[in-house]
Amino acid sequence: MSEEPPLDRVQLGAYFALMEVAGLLRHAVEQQLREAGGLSYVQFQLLARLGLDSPTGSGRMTDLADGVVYSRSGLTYQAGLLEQAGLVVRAPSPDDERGVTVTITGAGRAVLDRVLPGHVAVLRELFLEPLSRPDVEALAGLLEPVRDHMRAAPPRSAAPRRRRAGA
Amino acid sequence: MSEEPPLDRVQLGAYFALMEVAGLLRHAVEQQLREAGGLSYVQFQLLARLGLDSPTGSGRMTDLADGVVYSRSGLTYQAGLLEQAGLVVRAPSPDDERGVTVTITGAGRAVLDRVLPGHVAVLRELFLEPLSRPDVEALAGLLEPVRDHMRAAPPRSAAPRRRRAGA
DNA sequence: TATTGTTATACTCTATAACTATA
DNA sequence: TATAGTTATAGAGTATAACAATA
Repeated sequence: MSEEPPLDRVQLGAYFALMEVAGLLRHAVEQQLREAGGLSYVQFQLLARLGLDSPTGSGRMTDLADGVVYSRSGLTYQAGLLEQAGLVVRAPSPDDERGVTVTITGAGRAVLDRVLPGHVAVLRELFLEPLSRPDVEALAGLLEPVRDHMRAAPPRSAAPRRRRAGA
Repeated sequence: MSEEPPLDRVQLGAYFALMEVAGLLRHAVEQQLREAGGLSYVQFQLLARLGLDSPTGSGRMTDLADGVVYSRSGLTYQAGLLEQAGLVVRAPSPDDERGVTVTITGAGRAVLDRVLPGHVAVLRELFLEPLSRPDVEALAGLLEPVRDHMRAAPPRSAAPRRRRAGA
């Protein structure tokens, strides 16, 4: 933990390119989402998880948090906005009364459908356009293991092992 | 511009993995920078550009903005914070009196040096660890063209062509 | 006692528009 | 007239800690 040799040009290149690509992409996507549906990126992700990934359209708060938000209160805040807008409903979880189950509404699905085509268009124009099919496959193949590694990694300040939503 | 077929699993996988990896990495890195040197990520990037990339330790505001910040006022804000902390000095550009040249100070270099080893350590642990050498090369080779494409892309709302810092 | 989620609060960052000064 | 940068201001998002309720 004492010496730390600097990174070489290629490593730095990968790092900076990653961060800048993701930053620019997120910026563009946020703008599209806001214009098309008044959604923040986090709100979109929550709606997408409920409406696209979940067969029931529901999910528990804690499970929704993964990778979307870094604090419990942040999730409560965003879910609250979605609920105010009528895009989502919250109810106590049937099995565990402590939990809250979030469910996408019809209006939520409508907004999701309205926003999705433009979202995809931005991704194609900005992100996918310069990549060949094998490029995209390679990229996914490289980044997915990194994501899994990061998810598994303990939050490097020797804090309690539970990461999920909140320290 | 009317129909927009959905993305397939691989394309979505690349997109979501990219965003989540960059998000988690940025979160971890911001925490380290704040603890080690009281720097925001943007501040770190500005210092790094001045102290590491520029041979003179100086740069013009507009040139510093690229990819770091999305509005001119945001740059002024962050540069102001750096100046308040004594890590940077601002002065009118000699050649163009409208411009402002930002220069890193000794204190700025000291903070940069202090922060860098921990920064690199986070990158190794979280990002580079699961990647082989050829993986890193491939990743850089894939993402750099995307970054260049994005930089060149006009901000898709048919706004005036100048992008740089600010609309 | 541990976990789930909310609330209150404070703070950081970002963005828009109006403005100044130089080219 | 166009560009470089600043300022004011307002708003969105985030995190921390204290809290309530259930397991």
